[in-house]
Amino acid sequence: MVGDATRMGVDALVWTPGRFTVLSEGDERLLMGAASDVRAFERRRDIIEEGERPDDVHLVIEGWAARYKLLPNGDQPIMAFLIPGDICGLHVTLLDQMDHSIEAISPCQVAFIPRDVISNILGRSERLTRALWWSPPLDEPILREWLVTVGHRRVDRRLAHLFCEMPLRSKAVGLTDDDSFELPLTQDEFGDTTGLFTVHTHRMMNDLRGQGLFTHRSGRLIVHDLDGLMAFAEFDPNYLHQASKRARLAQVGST
Amino acid sequence: MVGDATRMGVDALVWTPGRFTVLSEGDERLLMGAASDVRAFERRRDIIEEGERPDDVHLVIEGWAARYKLLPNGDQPIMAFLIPGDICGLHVTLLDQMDHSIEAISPCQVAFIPRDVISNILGRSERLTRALWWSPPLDEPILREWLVTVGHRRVDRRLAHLFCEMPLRSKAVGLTDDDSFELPLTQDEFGDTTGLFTVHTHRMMNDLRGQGLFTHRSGRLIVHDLDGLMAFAEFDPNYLHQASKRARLAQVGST
DNA sequence: CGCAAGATTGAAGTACGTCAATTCCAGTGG
DNA sequence: CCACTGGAATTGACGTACTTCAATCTTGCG
Repeated sequence: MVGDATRMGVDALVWTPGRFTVLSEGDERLLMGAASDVRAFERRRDIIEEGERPDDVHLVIEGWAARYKLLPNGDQPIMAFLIPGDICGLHVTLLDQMDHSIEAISPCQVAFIPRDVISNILGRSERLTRALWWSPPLDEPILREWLVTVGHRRVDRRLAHLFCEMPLRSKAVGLTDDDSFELPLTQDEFGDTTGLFTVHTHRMMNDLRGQGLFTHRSGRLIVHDLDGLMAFAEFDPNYLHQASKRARLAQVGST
Repeated sequence: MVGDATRMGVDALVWTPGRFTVLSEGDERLLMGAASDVRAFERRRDIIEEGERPDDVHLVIEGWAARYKLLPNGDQPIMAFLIPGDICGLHVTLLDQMDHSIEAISPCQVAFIPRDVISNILGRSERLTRALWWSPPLDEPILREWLVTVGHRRVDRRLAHLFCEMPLRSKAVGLTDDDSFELPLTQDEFGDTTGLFTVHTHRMMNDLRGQGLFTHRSGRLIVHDLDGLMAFAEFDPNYLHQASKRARLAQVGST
């Protein structure tokens, strides 16, 4: 079983709902089978709309998606990013209907997994079951940190904070090895995320760029000095709970 | 079984983790037994501190508590309110350790339920099990709405929004029948909640008061015109998912 | 009565919003 | 290869919302 850890490649990780869980071959086959209905979404297309009662659970395979709401004034605040390996909709049954929408931020591949297939998995693989149950609780701490960031941190810190969180999450899921990673956001979308207006976002980006901590160009962010950036953003990676994920990975690996 | 619905009183609701779940006598005895270790907390006392790995699940019986973080600059942003019937800590096992603290906002009674007692309940009562699993997923939509409010709504709306959410939640849990309810927050705490500084919070409160939609005095809020307030706040109660809670209540009652 | 915590008011500074115009750039078609 | 196009980035000037500092005034409570 421990062998799985060395065997698995980026793909296995990326396809893993729980992130950081190592799958046995059987589990992987089970999951691949479940995720057979993969659909493509262009940038700006809604994947799920507010008010829907989706029959499927959604697993992001490729690209970025965002949870957002449409406000009366036309504003579209972004409340979360979903990157490959992130799952959503597990709890929609409980909640009856979506209270927000999810759209593709970059061209996306999303697996639609019927709810009964999920139930089926839950019965068959303890490992996958755990992975599936871990996923939603891990979103909550991130949401809380965003709330703190948006409400209580200076604007330049908000951006810097995002530039710390996303590479860590990308790394955790095997999307990047070095300090460069996909960040397919327009300045508008930065604004929707941080609660700022485009123009001011841009100015803050300028100021930040001046410090030489990172470079942002054509949809990629290169972090030159992660420690410096984390210090500036007052970023404490604790809320991502990646350490405990790794611990659980080890646990699962040895079972 | 349907009879339960008429039998149960305010207390049963208040003691109910899932809120809006009706308990059979057996279940209620089970829960009351589990919640035998009830501790009192004075205003401003920490109930759980960041970094802890609590062995117990916490159920608020009386008073208000708040999730908060301590920022390097001394700021203490509030990320959520826990009112009677709210439960927390169910997922801490998954997450290893607390990434934030919880403190008493008003004098609190909190039940400490050992984790193994919870497991025990999970095995014995399907109804309580459901109630326990519903609770955490219901916090997430609220968190998202707060994120939107703090990041993207005008300041007066932020306050108004809170003044819509809290009475609805209080009502749902049987804490009030009319439009008056406990709101034990200082202006400082309003600030910590909405991302504002005390002084400006106060000025906005003044402006709002001028519209005659509510009165706030000695820890109680009286809403004179809920519809007007909701319109002003652009408040859509959908995210509280109270309708689906009621639906589930009916479902449980008839099983 | 007297203290301390909180509420209130004022005046002045700064960060961010707002409007508007210009430049850049990837993609498209000739 | 260039010209055209629309979306995004950039820059400037100006207005407003929120902060900041500081002082006074209530209110609850021992």
